[in-house]
Amino acid sequence: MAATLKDVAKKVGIHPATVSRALNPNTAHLVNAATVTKVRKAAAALNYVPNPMAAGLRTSRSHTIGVVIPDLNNPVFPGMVRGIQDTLSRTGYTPLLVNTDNDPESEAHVIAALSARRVDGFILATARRDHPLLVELSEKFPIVLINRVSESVQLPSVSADDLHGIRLAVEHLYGLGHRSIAHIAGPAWSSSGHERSQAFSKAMRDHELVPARRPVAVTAWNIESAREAALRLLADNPTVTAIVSANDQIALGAIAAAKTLKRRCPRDLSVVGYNDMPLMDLVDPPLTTVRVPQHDIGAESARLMLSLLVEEGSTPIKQVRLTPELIIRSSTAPPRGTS
Amino acid sequence: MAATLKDVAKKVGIHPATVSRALNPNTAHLVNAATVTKVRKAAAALNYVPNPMAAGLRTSRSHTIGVVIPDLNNPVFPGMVRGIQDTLSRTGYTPLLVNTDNDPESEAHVIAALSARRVDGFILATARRDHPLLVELSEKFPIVLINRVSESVQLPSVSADDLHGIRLAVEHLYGLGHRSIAHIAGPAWSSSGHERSQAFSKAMRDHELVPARRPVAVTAWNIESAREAALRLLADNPTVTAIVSANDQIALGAIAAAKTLKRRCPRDLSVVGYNDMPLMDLVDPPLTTVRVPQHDIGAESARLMLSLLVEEGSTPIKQVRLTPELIIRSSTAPPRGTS
DNA sequence: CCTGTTATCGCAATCGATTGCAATACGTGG
DNA sequence: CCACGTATTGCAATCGATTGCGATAACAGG
Repeated sequence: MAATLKDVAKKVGIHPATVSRALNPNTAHLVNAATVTKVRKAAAALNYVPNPMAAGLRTSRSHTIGVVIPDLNNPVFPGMVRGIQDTLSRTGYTPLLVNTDNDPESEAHVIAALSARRVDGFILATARRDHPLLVELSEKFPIVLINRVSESVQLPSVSADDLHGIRLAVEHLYGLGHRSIAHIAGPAWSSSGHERSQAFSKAMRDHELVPARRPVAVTAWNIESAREAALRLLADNPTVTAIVSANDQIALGAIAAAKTLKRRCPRDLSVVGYNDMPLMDLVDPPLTTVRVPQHDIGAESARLMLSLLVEEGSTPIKQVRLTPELIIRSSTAPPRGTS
Repeated sequence: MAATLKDVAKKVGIHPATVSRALNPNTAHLVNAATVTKVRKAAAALNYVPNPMAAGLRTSRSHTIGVVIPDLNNPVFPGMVRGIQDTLSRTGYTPLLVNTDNDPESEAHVIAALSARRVDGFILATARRDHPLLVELSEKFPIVLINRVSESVQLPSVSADDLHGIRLAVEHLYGLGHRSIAHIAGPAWSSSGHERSQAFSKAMRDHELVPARRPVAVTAWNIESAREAALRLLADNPTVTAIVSANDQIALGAIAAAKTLKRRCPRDLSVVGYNDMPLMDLVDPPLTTVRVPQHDIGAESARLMLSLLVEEGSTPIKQVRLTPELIIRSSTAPPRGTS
């Protein structure tokens, strides 16, 4: 059905090998300029499209990249995925997208499936702190970590500068007059959650503030778990006037918790989110949050991956940090009793 | 590096062809049961993983499905995509996901790219009414339409029963006492928008109501465009007390418009959305909307595609309609002046 | 004991592109 | 006029799995 190299060769009257070389930018210099144009024309006329399976079989490179994310339904990820898709597709690579639902076992499954598909590399957005898979995987494949850095192995990564982002949140609250600021951290197994928690401690110390007596973390990255955590937090520390959340879902959960305790946000409790995922400007109240450049993170990770694929090992490991930005909306206000 | 059929064959002491047959469930009956088990064991020992490029080259089937959606950032789509992924992956197929940004030219591009990748079929979520590509594409590939049905060609499709869904919305408003109900339609080029608009007219007629004088449609599926449309609508028809929107974004835009006109929702204006995308329970006010089973739509479309792939043409064209459900929240209320 | 099945398995071609190597032609300097 | 370098192209092997066809053996019936 579809035209092959041989068809093009026959039409021009030359050997398929020459056609292959003529059509490949890397080898086109090996072939006479005149024949190159003839080949190009013939290929276009037959609308020849190279068969990636044949090429892949021979070269053992599939021009696909495995993209592993926890869950596409979590609104933070589509932005990053778009960033990846947009820049990968412009170079002939195709992302293969899978979800893990934050389940290590499921992650092992999908990674095995992607290896079976012979992906050329992995972009991983699954941020567990204890991640044994990572080491052995990194020996077999180029890897770029997204939204986190690795503790065990030194690996290329792209993420937001959480230290800076969390500091922005704390400074904002401090500036409003808050002194009793608490943090609701991500799950214990989460690497990004851990990092932001550390960042919070540091920012508080820098302002000579002390965090809430008992640190609180969610058990899963979802609103309901966050609501429970916030309830615990507010019960333990009734004087808390502001909360810095490890992500937007947690902030939403905190606001929900406040509501059930008849504390209104922001009048009685200020809440800051993290990520600025879609629709955060339309929730009630519009969420003050730290915007991380989701699309850029994705795009940059793809670019990093592409460079790994050509530079062939010799590259020094790059860890990119993109700077987030504070978006002030209506979930934060001066604490009660402030003029 | 990786083990091949030949390696397994050598280990068992038989010909690669036999190994191939033994490992393929469709041909395993051609080979002695005892050797099958020996082959299986050897394959496991060498942890042999078949090379999909080699297989694909020979069989010219890639076991990949092109999934074309307008924009992953639109929160309605991730749910459907998950549905597709979840059911495809369980059968060894891999979805290749691309975005069109609702641009026909970009759509042509991505479809060409997917054809180049030799996908086995397409699941299309791009719902233009005038869609010339569709016809020629449907001659070369199995196609499943998602979230729409085709007007020009008869094609397999999976979508919500919009007639029913819109009727639920109208009935709900009617039941609350509304009589002056308007519709804000999707873009003129959109097939799903058109269908819902028709459904609205029908539902109104069935209740012996007349729609707003001048029909209003957005120019794009986004909040800002919807806000403008709603502004126009409310200027033309100040007596309108309720709006049925073609999707949730439009509903959010309508609420925003009401806000700028100092009309509060739901006190002065009731608004109902469509789709029930994530976070619609947390916006201000929580949105009454028609929930379409996003995950199920995706899953069903994948199942349909798989059946097309095996049944090989003989199937009667199936058009699946899933029934939506009204989710009543706080953006709807009885009109002013009702006790 | 012979013939016709049936069950198993091997052979070899094939899918389409890539690439190391060889071959040819053409020029140039000596 | 010759040796040698360069530019261009052809040849053929190769990647790994699949599959039509033929070969062999075992087995049943007559």
